[in-house]
This record gives sequence, C-alpha cells and structure tokens, in this order.
Amino acid sequence: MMMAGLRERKKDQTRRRISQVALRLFDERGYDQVTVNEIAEAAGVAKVTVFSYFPTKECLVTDGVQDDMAAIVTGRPEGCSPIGALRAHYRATAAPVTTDMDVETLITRIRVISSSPALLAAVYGAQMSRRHELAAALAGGREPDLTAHLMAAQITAAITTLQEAFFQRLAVGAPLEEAAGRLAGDVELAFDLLEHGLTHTEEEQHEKGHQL
Amino acid sequence: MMMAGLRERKKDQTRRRISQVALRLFDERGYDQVTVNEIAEAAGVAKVTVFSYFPTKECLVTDGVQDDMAAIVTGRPEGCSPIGALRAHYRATAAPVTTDMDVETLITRIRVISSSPALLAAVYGAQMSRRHELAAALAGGREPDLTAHLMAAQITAAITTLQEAFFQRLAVGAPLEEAAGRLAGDVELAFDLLEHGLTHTEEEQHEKGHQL
DNA sequence: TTCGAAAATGAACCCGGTATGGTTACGCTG
DNA sequence: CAGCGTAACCATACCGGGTTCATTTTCGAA
Repeated sequence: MMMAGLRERKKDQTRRRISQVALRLFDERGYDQVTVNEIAEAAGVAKVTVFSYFPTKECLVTDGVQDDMAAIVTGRPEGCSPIGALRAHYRATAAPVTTDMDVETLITRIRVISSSPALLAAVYGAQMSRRHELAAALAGGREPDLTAHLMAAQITAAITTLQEAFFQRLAVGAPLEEAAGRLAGDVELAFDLLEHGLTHTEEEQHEKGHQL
Repeated sequence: MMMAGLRERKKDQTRRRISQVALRLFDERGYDQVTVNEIAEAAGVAKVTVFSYFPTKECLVTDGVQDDMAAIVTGRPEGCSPIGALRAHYRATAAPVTTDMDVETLITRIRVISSSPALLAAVYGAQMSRRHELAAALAGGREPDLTAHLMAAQITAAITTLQEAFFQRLAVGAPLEEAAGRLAGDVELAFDLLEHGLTHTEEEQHEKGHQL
C-alpha cells in the first residue's frame, strides 16, 4: 500500500481541480449564482462526478474547515483542565496560523463563506451538531450532564465568535499578520470570559491584561 | 380594522389546516419522508398555496418557536443588568410554561424538530442570526465590540441548551409539570455558569444552591 | 493480454421552491 | 341588488440540488 498508482493520482487531481474551479467561480460570482452544472462543465466532468467527490454543494467550500475540539479535550496532557487545553490550543494556532493548505486559498474560502448566508447557516448548523461530541469529551466517559452540555455550548459559541471576528477582518482586507495578532488577544479575552464569567466588568477584564 | 370578515376567517382556517395536517404527517412518518405535495393534497390545497402561507417547508414546523432575547434586554427595567433581565425572564417562563398555543401541539412540534437533523440544523442556523441582534442590544446603541459578541454567543448557546434539555425530557415522555420543574433549576444553573464562569467546580455550584 | 473492478458518464428522475397566467369568490360602492 | 376591484387560489411549467441506474471507459493485476 501507499504506492500512489496512476489511478489514485488522477483521482486526487480531479478532486482538486473540481474544488479549485468551484472556489474560483464562487469567488467571482457568488455562491448562489453558480450552479453545480457550471462547475462540472468548467472542470470538465459530469455533474454526477462532482457529487461523487463532494456529497453536497456546500462541501465544495466547507470541506476541511471544521474543528476538532472534542479531540483536543480527549487528547489533552495529564493534569490539564479541558478549558486549559482548549485555550492553549487556540493560543498556539493563533500565532503562526498553522495551516496545512495554501493560505491564499483558505482566505478565499473564508471570503466566500462569509458572504453567503446559506453557507454561514450551514457551517453553524454543522458546528452545533458537534457540540454533543464536545460535551461527551468534557464528561470524560460518563454520560454528559447538563453542566457538561452547557459548557460545551458556551465554548463552541465562543470559538465560533472568535473565528467570525477573525474571518471578518480578513474578509475586510486586513493583512493576515495583523488579523492573527488581534486573534491572539481575542483568544485570551474569550477564555477569560468563559472561565470567570460574564459579570466581570470590562475594566476588570482589561486590568487583568491579556498576559500571554 | 379587527373586523374578522369571512375572507380573513377562511384564510386563518386554511393556514391552520395546512400546518396541522403537516405536523400530523411529519409526526407519523418523519419530516424527510413527507413531501410538500402530499401535505398540499392532504390539506386540499395546491402546492403553491402551501408556499404562499409558509415560505419554506421548515417554517411549517418552526414558525413561532423562536425567542426574542434582544427585546428582553432592550426592554429591561431601569437598573437591571442584561443578564439579570434574561435570568428573570426565563425564571418566570419556566414555572407556568406560559404558551399561547395548544400544549399538545407544541410538544408534537418539539418531537418532530428533535428527531430531524435537517430541522435541528435549520433552527441552529436561524438562532445564529439572532445572536447579532442580542449583541447589539447588549452593546446598548454603540457598535457591539468583541466582548458583546462573545456574551451574546454564550448566552444564546446556554438558552439553546436549556431548551434542548427541556425538549428532550418532554420528547422522552416526561410529564409537562416535571419537565418544567427541572427546567427551573436548570435555568439557575445555566445563569450561574454564565455569570461566574466555567471554572467554578460542580461542588461550588451545588453548595451555592439555586436560591430562588 | 486478458479480465475484474473502479471511475466516469448521460439520462431520467425526485423534491423544494419560484414564476406565470388565469379562475373563483369575497367585499365594497353605487 | 348589480357590478367591479382585488385577494386568494389554482395548474402548469420551470429551475437547481441531489440520487439512481445502466452503460462505457480505464486502470491494474494475474
């Protein structure tokens, strides 16, 4: 195994071509103004082939933009609180913006998603579904109680909001470095709110400073 | 105005008939297994008429199951914190389960929604949009900053989770009174978590007691 | 070289939702 | 009561996302 035969290579190639073409068209004319037929034609395949690679039109954009939170919690090092693990994770990913894919492509994806209500709703719907996994991870094996579910919901909501703010800056045209820099501070703010509650006034939050 | 002519009465009647028939069919066979054509036929109208009353198939179930949060915050009495107002509101609605509609119908709706991933995702997506309104209300006129958005996100997530838990108990068959009673306690727990943070351990939360 | 299987295809189909153009019946006004 | 404007309703055709299926192409292994 692991011998990349011609067949596998062609498959990967086709998949990439479809997704690239789709992203370009979406970016040019807007998600809703592009039909799957057009994508197929522009990519030189049949409609049914597009759907054989991507189960839905949405997946052409959203594939691989999901987060793993539950895995972060279950895989956290010994003696580390769940929230601590999550804070550390997002603190770490904020700085270098570690991404295994082309940054330009990622930004385009974000732009496309942010500017389509349908896509936004889909992404949020999907993330909501994952809350249950996070709740299970937080409960650590036991059946998650209401507290676990509430924590999972709040954490998910906070992360989503962070991403939203980050994406918003990128979509507006802010350079990647600046957006990442702000994100770092935002992560600390968000987790402070999560850990210490909303009744902490803004002054208190600020006077604490966002000690890295 | 307010003079209910025959025309208006017929309209209301038709609308109600469509929604009732749809709900019954959904409950019997599942949301995805019922087509709009079937609903129309069973209700004795044309498909286009169904869509003239309800913009989407989802709305046949989700219409009127939304919450108002932003209004609660903006309309809160003098000297009352936003979170305090929300806590008071949900504390109040938990006990009598004040609903202007048939309880049995409401429960059926909930059952249908809970058992359809598509509907759940739709509801979550819709609630997402309302977060921005709540954030604006929290900011009180000024442009909402990240803190406001984070608070709105957390609050919305918590409320959603409460409803989910409540609905879950009803769907499982718990009597309305028992579910409402538990909901009252859950509301206090949720707002304690919101106000004081997730790092409060469960023992602390419980030792505080849920003082009404 | 041959053969099984994976990949791709075209065409028909289903369903949610929209557009159009026409019919019915309510309600107002004279 | 006559008649007219209009709101509600309808049938039909259409569009786009997504599925099914039977058929053909293409790769890889024996």
